[in-house]
Amino acid sequence: MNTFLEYLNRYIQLTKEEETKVLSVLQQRSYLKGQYIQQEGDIYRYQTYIESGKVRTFYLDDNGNEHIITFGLKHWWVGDIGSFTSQSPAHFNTQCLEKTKVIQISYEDLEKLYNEVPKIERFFRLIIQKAYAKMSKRIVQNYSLPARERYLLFCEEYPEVVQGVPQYMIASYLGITKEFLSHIRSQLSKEG
Amino acid sequence: MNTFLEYLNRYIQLTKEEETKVLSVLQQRSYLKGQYIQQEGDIYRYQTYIESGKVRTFYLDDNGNEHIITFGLKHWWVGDIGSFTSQSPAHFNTQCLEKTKVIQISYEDLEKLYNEVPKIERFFRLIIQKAYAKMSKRIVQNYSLPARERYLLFCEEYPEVVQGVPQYMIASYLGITKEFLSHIRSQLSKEG
DNA sequence: CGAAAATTTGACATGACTCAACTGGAGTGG
DNA sequence: CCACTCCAGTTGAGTCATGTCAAATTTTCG
Repeated sequence: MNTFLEYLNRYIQLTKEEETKVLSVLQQRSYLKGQYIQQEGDIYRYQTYIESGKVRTFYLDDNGNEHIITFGLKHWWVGDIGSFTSQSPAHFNTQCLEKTKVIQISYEDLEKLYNEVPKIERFFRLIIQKAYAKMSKRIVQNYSLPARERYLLFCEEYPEVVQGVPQYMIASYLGITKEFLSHIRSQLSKEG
Repeated sequence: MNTFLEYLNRYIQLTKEEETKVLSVLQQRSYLKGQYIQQEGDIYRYQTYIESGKVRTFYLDDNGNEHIITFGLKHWWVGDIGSFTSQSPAHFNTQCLEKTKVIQISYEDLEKLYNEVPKIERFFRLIIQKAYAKMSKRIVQNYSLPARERYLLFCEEYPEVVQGVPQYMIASYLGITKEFLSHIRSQLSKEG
């Protein structure tokens, strides 16, 4: 929990009193590989922060194909923001890719916290701004680069993911099929 | 300006005093068709709200091709959030597609306002959450649907844009070439 | 009207997908 | 320790979606 406060402190300065209030609403929880933090159709009741581990957020299209929206690593917040904000059923699934420890704040607690500690409002504004900027960048990359380049960029940017998760998931994140990613990789290795 | 306060009121409730503070930092400005609100390389010094008109935010890749990140309509906030937040040079351009009236708040004023009127922090948190959810949805659609379906969805969702802006921009937004969009459209019209 | 910009059209090229067969571990159980 | 299955990854052939290029046509607007 203390590391969580340190993390908060990178964005906002809390008084002791405020820290206590924040701590009082945090819930710690652990998941095993394969377990779901939230599933499609659920209402996302928690904002979820990853203390350790690795998750993916994906969605299933009408043909049953998985599309990975994002991976979640240490220090990231994950979930379906749309569902959480409006407290309506989620379209996305969030699943652990390995043993994962999270910290959660429930919707009700967070609303209360926003009122009692307005700096928390600032904190989440900053976090979402960052996430938004990252997602814009991803859209840009997907539109302006062919699959091969997107894969290379991904390898640079997320080496922990590349070596920690099955390739078909990386393909899904990149928006291509697993077979095509395999072709790309074999071509890359031929080139040395 | 009053319509702006009404708009704010949809998200937060301000006292008269707070309203006055907010009003004191708003700057109104008008642009003609084709003018740039911000350009690549600039530091985005303002959060920009569209009172009326239509804009596009786009970026140029290494080959000089335009990629439209998003269109901006009435009531939208536009710009390069990454640049604004970190006050670093922007990668994106924001250009008016017709006569456009905006309301702007400078970076410095906004920082001050966040402190004086913490509800504004809440307001922007809510706005960005919405924008983030919208962008996630777009990523999902781009990955799971072929160009033709994306175009049909776009027509449903943004009819004002479809009839108000050149087609090559819509193609760019959809991530396809203008020629291919033209093919899609001619095929659609053949089908009735 | 005339010029520039936007759109259409068509031939051809290619990136990416589908499908099916194959390879190669990593269990699991006898 | 082998036989078996299961899952991820590979490979290749054929196909489809989309891109490229160049020319023709239409629209826009001064």
